[in-house]
Amino acid sequence: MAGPDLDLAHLVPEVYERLFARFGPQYWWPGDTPFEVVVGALLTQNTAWTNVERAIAALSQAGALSPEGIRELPETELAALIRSAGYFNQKARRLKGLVAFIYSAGGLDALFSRPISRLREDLLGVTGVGPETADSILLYAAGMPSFVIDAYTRRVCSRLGLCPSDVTYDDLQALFATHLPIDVRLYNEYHALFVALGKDVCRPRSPRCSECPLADLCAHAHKVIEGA
DNA sequence: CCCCAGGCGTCCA
DNA sequence: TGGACGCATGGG
Repeated sequence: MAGPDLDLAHLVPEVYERLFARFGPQYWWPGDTPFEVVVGALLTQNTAWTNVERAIAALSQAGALSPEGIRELPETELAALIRSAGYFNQKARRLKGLVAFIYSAGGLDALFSRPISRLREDLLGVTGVGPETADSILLYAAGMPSFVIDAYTRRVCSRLGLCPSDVTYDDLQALFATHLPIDVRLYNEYHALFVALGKDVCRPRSPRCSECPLADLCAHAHKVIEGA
């Protein structure tokens, strides 16, 4: 159990301040259109972003970076265009399904006019859209305050002692929802800063802890955990 | 050669 | 409810 010194209500904003001081604003996920962000959210599942960029460029080049473009493209051709993003057969099918869902909702604007909790449930009903993809769409495409949890967030938070390494998505998300003000810009930057830290110093195999702005918090957490 | 990357659905106990 | 597995390319 967390010791009295591991004050989450204090630590959650503190971590943000430190990461922001170190890495600055990230201005993350500046897709040209909300639809492009939606496509990117699906394509980036378990995939390096550089590979997703190639796929999006190929779609754009083919004039298919729009709901009607995706809809009119045969699935095998779509798969070929997004080949670089990996799992291309699966993602082509799921992208088709997601676009069909957008059409059935009357377009992205109509879809995004739904209340956030309803919209999240509706997105989760689409095959291939799990919690992270749904929250990425909500936050980065629809501009709604839904905190995104990803592998970087889990790794950093578990090393900090904020959560167990096998924490569920909903539990970790609840930690941020509970200890932060509801603010789209803050959620946007915070998630991006976790990624920046995870790519830079908080690496899977060889973390460079001496360069980590959270090193003292991390060391303290490990001491508390060991003493428990 | 290895591991890793902004997951998700399915299957099975 | 939760753990194993398939999906697949590109970079370090």
